[in-house]
Amino acid sequence: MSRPPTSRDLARLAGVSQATVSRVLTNNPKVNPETRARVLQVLKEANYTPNALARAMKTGRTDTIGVFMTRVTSPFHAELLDEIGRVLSSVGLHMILWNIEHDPEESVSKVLQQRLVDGFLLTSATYDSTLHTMAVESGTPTVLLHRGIDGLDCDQVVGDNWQGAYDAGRYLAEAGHTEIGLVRLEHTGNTSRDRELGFRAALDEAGVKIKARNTVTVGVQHADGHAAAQKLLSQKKPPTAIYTMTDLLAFGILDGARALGVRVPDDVWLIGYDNTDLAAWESFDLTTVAQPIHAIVETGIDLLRRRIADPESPTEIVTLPCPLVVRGSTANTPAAAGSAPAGG
Amino acid sequence: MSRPPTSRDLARLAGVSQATVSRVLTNNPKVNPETRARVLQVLKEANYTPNALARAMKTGRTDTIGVFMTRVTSPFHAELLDEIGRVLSSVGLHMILWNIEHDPEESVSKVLQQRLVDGFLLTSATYDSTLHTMAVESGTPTVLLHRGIDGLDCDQVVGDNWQGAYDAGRYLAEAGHTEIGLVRLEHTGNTSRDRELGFRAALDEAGVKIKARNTVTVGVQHADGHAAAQKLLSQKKPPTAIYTMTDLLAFGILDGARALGVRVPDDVWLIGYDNTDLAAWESFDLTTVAQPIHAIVETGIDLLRRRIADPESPTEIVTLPCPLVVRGSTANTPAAAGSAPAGG
DNA sequence: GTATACAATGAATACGTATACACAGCGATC
DNA sequence: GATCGCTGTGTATACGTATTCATTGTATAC
Repeated sequence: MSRPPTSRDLARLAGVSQATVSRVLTNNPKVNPETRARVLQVLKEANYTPNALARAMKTGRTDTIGVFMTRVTSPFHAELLDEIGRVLSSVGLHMILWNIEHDPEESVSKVLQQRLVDGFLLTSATYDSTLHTMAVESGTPTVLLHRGIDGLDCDQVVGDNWQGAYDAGRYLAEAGHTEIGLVRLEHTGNTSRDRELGFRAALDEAGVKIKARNTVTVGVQHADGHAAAQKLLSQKKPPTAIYTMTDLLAFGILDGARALGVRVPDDVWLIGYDNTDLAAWESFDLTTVAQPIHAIVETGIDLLRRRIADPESPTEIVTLPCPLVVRGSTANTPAAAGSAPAGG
Repeated sequence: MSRPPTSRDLARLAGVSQATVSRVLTNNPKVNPETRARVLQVLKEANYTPNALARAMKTGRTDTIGVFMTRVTSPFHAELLDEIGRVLSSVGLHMILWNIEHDPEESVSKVLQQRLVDGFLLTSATYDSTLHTMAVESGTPTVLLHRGIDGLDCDQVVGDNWQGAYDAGRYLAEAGHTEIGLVRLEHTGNTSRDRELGFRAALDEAGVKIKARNTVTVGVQHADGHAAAQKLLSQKKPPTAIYTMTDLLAFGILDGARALGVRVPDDVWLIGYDNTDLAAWESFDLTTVAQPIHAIVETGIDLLRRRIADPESPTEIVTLPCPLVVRGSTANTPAAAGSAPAGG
C-alpha cells in the first residue's frame, strides 16, 4: 500500500508481461480477448490507475491544458473560467491554471517551456505583454480566447467586439441620445479597442460626436467605474447615456450614479459589455452586449485540440457575433427614449 | 528547434556529462565552480528549461497542487480561488483546477490516483460526497479548506462559522429584532450547519424564537435567494430581519425585496455571510460576516506543504475567527435599530 | 615515495510506461 | 510438406532527468 502498484506488479499478478498490461490499458487491439479479460479483472481488483507522469513522458502528451488568466474574481472572467473547465473536463482534459497578474516575465517563460501541458489557452492577451509571443514561440499549441492580437500567427477566437459596440452605439443614437459618455479602458487590448471603435463608428454615422469632457479613461475595477460616474455625472450638463467596456465597470458606474442620486435609466441610460450573470440581477438590470462565452470556449478548445493533433494546420481566426441584450438600464423600447435625452 | 534541447544535448555543448549538467541544475555543491559557470553559460545561451515531467518522474514531486472546487462563478469561490492561485504561485507551486460539479465519482477517483500532483486542496467538502474520503485514501496529502468534515483524519482550515453566526444572531437580538427570517441551505456541509447553529444559539440566549414560517430552505444561487425573499416578505407579518448563509443568497434576497418594494434596511434588515468584494458595493452595502480568506488559504497551504514534507505529522484542524462587518443593510448603530423592528 | 582521503566527474541505472522488434505458434497456400 | 502470413506475446528499449557508484586526479600524511 505504501508504494502504488505499477503495471509491472499487475503483470506479475496476471501472469503476463508488462507490455501486455500496457496493451490492455491502451486498448491495443492485438491482444487475445481472454487475456484481456483476465488482465482487466486483475486491474480492477487492484484498483489500479496508470501513473500519469510516466505515461506522459512516454507519449509526450499530458492530457492537460494550461490556462492563463487574470483577475479570476471579475465576473466575466469567472464565467469564462467556469466554461473552460466544463468543456475541458467534458473532453477528458485537465486544466492547469496560471494567474499571471503579478508574475515576472521570466517565471512565466519557464512555465511555458516546461512541457507540462499539451496546449495553452490565453484569455488576457494585451499588446504590452509578451505572453502570447512567448507562448507561440514555445512551440506548444496555443489558442487565444476572448482577446486577440492582430497579425499574430496563432488560432484566435473572439467575440465580434466591433459589431457589438456598433450595435450599442446605434441603439443609443436611434433613441435620440446626443450627449453620450464613454468610459474606456486604459489598457492595450484588441477587445477594448474594438469596443470603442465600433461604438464611435455608429455614432459617427448618426452624426453624433462624443465630447472630450464626456470621455473618461479608467482601470478595470468596480471602483474605477464608480469614480468615472462621479466625474461624468457631476458636470453641469451630464451625459444622458453612458457606454462602457465591461459589465464590471458598468456596475461601478451604476453605483456611482446611485451615490449621486442620479437615476438609471430615468436620468441616464447605461450600457455595459459582457452580459455576465450579474447583469440580469435586479440590482443592476443592465443593458449590455452579450459575449457568446459558450461558443467562444467550445470553438477555442476545438481549435486547440485540432492543432495538438496536427500542428501544421493553418491558423484560424474565428469571430463570433455579440448580440445586444436590452434591459432596464435603458428604456425598454426605443420609442420611450424621447423622454430621457431631454433633461440632465 | 523542433525538439526541445535536453540536458544531454547541453552536456555535449558544454563538454561535460549529463550528470554534471543535472548537478548544476539541482544546485549540487559538489561541482567545480569553473565547471558550474561554464555550464550555466551554456544553459543560458540555449535558453534551456528542464523537462518538468522527467524531473517529476525521477523525484516523485510535481510541484503541482490539485484544487477541487465547485461553482467558480460564485463570488466567494472566485475570491477563494484567486487567493489560492496567488499563494501557490508565491511559493512556486502550480495549480491544477478541477471543477467537480458534474463529474461522475469514478472519473474523480481516477484523477485522485494519477499521481499528477503533490497534494490536494478541497474547498467543497460535503457529507454526501465521498471526495474527501477518496482523497485521503489516495495517500496523497490533502487539506480541507473552508469546509470541514467532522472526525475526518485530515488537515482542515475553516472559518469559525459557529462564532460568526452567533455574532450575527446576537447583533440582531440586541437590536431588538424578534421576527427573524432564516434562509438556510439544503446541502449537507459543515459550514452551513454551523452557520445555522451559531445563529440559533445566540437567539436562544436572547429568548428569541425563529418561527417555522420564517424559515426557508433553498439552493445556493442568486435566484434561490430571490425566491426566498418573495416567500418571506409577502407574508402578512413579514420578518424585520433576515439572516442567510452566503452573500450570494443575500444578494438574491435583496433583489427579491426590491422587486416587492420592500426597503432594506428600513423595512427589513439583511445579513449575509462571506464578506465578498461585492458586499461592499453600494448596490448591496451588505452587513455580513467576514471570512478570513487570506488567512484560511495561507494557513491551509502551509499545512499542505508541511504534510508533503512530512506525511506522518499529526493532523491539525485550524479554526479562524469570522468578524461581523456592519454596513448599510442593517442600521449603522444598534441604537438606530429601534425604528426597524417596529413596523412590517 | 607510498598510502590515504577527498574533490570532481563520468558511467550506469532507475522512475513507470508505451512501443519497436523478435519470435513462437498455426492455419492456409502452392 | 515447406513457405508464407498473421496473431499473440515477451524482451528490450526509450522518454529526460536525478542519483548511486566507480574512477580519476590531486593534495595530505606517514
